[in-house]
Amino acid sequence: MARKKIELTEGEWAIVKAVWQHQPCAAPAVQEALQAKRNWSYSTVKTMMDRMVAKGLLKTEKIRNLILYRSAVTKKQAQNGEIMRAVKRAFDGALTPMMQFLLDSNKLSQKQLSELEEMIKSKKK
Amino acid sequence: MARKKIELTEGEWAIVKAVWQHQPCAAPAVQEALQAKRNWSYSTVKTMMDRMVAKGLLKTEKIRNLILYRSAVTKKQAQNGEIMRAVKRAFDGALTPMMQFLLDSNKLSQKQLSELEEMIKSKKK
DNA sequence: TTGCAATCTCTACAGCTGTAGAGTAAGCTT
DNA sequence: AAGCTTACTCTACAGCTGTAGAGATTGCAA
Repeated sequence: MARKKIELTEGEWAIVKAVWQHQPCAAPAVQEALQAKRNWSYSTVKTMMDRMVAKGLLKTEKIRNLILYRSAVTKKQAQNGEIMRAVKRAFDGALTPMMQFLLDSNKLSQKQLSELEEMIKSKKK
Repeated sequence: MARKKIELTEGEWAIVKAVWQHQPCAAPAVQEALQAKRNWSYSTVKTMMDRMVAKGLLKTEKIRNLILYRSAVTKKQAQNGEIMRAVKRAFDGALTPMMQFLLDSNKLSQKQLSELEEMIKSKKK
């Protein structure tokens, strides 16, 4: 089930997030849901969504004259694709150096470090 | 020294990596260095590099009639930008969930986990 | 049945990215 | 000086992404 790599653009991320939250849903609902963050017009949203269908990122189902969308990719898949792209580009594909970079960047609090340590411990077992 | 966010495209990554390795260097050298991975023609490389100069990603120095390039961003900055973009898009900007995701993805070997644990330990102190 | 409201379809466009050919400039070799 | 080599400049183009207006459809309310 490891499909081909999934890489979303900025706009696609916005759309798919909204779809995950409301699916199955019609385009107007998505547009409305995004109203706050992106101020996209209906046409904009609909166009992007249809392009995403063409790419296999969303799928549709036609109920009478209404089109319902749902995501064709899981959040995990999308997250994985996003991380993998970053790791590949910036760390030649090696995860550990990336983790190390994060640790060294001092973006993690003492508490977060402890949490991580905990996670690793339970993971190792 | 935290400048505005740096986000490189795929092609820009390729270029800047080569520049980091050879700087200061002229465009032909970069093209040659990339010959193996990307099969770009000289024009392609040169065009990209000049666009990168316009964006402030590379800087130039003119020696007689030769143009020498060097990077205007450090590897760290670029890596940071790349990671931050991923985290922002896929994890709403939260680092720990991303780390957790990585841990849960089973992409790390037992050994790597131990390494990480070690790193965290020394970091915490 | 007439019109309004909700949706959808079509078309368009500009900016960015990848890609590159053709032509120009200038120094070096003979 | 003529020609070769090296590097540079200019111009172009197609595909993707963000963006959206204008018009067509269709079901429901009055």
